Amino acid sequence: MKRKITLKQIAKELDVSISTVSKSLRNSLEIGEETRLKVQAFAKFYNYKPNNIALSLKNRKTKSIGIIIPEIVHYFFSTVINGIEQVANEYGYSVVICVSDDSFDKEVLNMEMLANGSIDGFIMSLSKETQYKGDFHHITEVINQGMPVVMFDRVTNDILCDKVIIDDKAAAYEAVQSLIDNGRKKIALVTTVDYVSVGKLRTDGYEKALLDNGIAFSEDLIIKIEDVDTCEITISELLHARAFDAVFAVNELFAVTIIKTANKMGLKVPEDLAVIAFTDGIISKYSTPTITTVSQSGEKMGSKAAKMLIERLEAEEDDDEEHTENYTTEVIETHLIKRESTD
Amino acid sequence: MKRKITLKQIAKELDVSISTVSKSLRNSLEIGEETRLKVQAFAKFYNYKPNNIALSLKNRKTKSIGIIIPEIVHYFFSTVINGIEQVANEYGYSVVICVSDDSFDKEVLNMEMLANGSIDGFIMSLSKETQYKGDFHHITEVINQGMPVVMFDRVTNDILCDKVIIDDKAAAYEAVQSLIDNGRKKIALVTTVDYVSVGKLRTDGYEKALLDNGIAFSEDLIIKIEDVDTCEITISELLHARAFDAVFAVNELFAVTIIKTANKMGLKVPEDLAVIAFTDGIISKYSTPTITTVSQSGEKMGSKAAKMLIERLEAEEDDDEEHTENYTTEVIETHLIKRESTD
DNA sequence: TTGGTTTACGAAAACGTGGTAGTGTTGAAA
DNA sequence: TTTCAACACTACCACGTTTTCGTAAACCAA
Repeated sequence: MKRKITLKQIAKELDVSISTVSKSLRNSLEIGEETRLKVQAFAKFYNYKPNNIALSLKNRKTKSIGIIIPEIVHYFFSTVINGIEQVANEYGYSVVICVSDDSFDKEVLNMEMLANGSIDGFIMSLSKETQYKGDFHHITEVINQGMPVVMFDRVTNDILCDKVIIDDKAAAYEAVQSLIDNGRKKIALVTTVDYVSVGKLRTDGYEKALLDNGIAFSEDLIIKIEDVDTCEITISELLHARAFDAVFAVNELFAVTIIKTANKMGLKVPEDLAVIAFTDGIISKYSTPTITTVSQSGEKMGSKAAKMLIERLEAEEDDDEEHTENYTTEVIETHLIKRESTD
Repeated sequence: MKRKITLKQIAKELDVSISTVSKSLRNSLEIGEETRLKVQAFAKFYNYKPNNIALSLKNRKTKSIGIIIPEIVHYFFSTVINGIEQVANEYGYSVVICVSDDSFDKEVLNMEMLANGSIDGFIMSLSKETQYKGDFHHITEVINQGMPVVMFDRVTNDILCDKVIIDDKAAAYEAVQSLIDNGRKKIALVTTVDYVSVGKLRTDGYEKALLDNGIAFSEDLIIKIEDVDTCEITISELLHARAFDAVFAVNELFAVTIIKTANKMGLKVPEDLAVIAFTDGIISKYSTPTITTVSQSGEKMGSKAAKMLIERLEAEEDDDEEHTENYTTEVIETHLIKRESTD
């Protein structure tokens, strides 16, 4: 077992100075051809590669970006990571991933762990608990330290930084409008608890679509679900009452649960009940019937976020501390993917 | 914007030496109480945290582990990451993730990128291409450099290292046996191309179960799929011929595709066709009918792999280069999760 | 020979930390 | 008064790089 070779070892072996080795390897003209080639040959033979850590320390940049997300076993988030990873790789960055598990404390801890030099910048989506508490001091802190942060999807207005989002409100509006266009009148909304920013926005879009079409908006048709596993009862009750003929669900898990419940009761989708879900994931594609969804383009969000972050990082390099705080919020386009759950 | 404060800056500010500051913060008895408290107060006020990079360089360990996987938008792999992440976090490690995209070159590149000091050890699952080529020099290399590697799921016998796998053959055997127990006679196997190690093993288990039960084994009933999108035709042809009354699919994507094809042809699952899939993912849980699967316990694999790696890392610390190469292969238990696609 | 320019390399600092060894002062015991 | 220990702190080294600056030797022109 041979440990990785260092400049120092090469220098000692060839009986030259460390600087000579370093310069030879970087093809500096300062070094005579003979020495240069000798060093290069030796380095190649021993497969010399500069130590990343030492480089990071010297250059004050790690060439890696930190990702903080609420969950990883989650189609949307994993597509986002995929998008980030691809761009990062392209630019020679690695990604280090931390999962907050939707816990505020973990989010804070993870950020602190990474903020002490491990990474050059963050890409993150807020945990539920963080959104609920409204406490963003940990994010402010890293930003104040001069570390760029890009937020995506679950963002907050309380923090000034680059953001990548979809127009949740407009997308919800479009989805609900399409249900109305198909003659649906009683459209239910199945959503999460309020403090999740995107849930709120989607509710707004839903409401606006109804009102714009002269349909009464009723709180009774809004079903707020905290735990997927226990929601079946609520849903089946409402279905029994035939309270609605269409559903807009803020995620595909809710949607598929609704469809299954409806099927059990002998209701047909889409004839008796049309369903549209947010988040175009794998469930929608393979459920029976397949589910009409609003594509959320996680990959595009990820790659966009990564590009914004890296751009800022490389810009910093030139301007060197010049602070042009022109934060932008990128809105990724969504579109409706029509499948079998609507007519 | 205040950059992170360093020992040096504190020292300068308080007009003491760097070592005094360092020792004060580590509560060394060498330093008088007055100075110690003054330094600590100052450090706390400026929220001093030691720089990870400097520590890594000094201690020659980064407290982070590298994960190389073929895909990330993939239920099984993301559950594995989840398992790894949890354990890693518990022990104060971060995880940096690279996706090989099932490409040999990317796998090599990613490993090289991380191997130069960025991480303390690897947890990886081989890319298809790597398994196809049978070229593992990049892995041998990092192991030779003294960097521990733990492989999971898609492993190879050509590399000596710790491994975490499931008993693919036994699991496949159990699944097929359960189909036979339910009176199925013509059981098809839908699998991937041969060079993927797990695909091969599952085929072996399938074959053995048939033979043990005195059922003829026929190549005609083995369907090798390279691309999911184009497999529907093959499947429907075989279904038309009523060539089989049960299917064992090596992943849930194949399974759900088969079910959908069967449904289109008016065949009922499980009455006309029983289906079991490997990999208990999200599709199986939400498809209609829900699919009986072999649970692969990705999370357990991940946490086990992480534990093995970290244990080895911490052991190295003590023995310091003492090489007790007692590699182990951990076999994670699987079990059959019965759902609607079988009777 | 002198002065000046190349050529070819080395020494040292810096990045931030932590540990070992040392240094100077004080007070008390011998 | 000398000696020794305790105290409180500083110097220095190492981790692996890159880079700036310095300098010796060689060469050339005057």
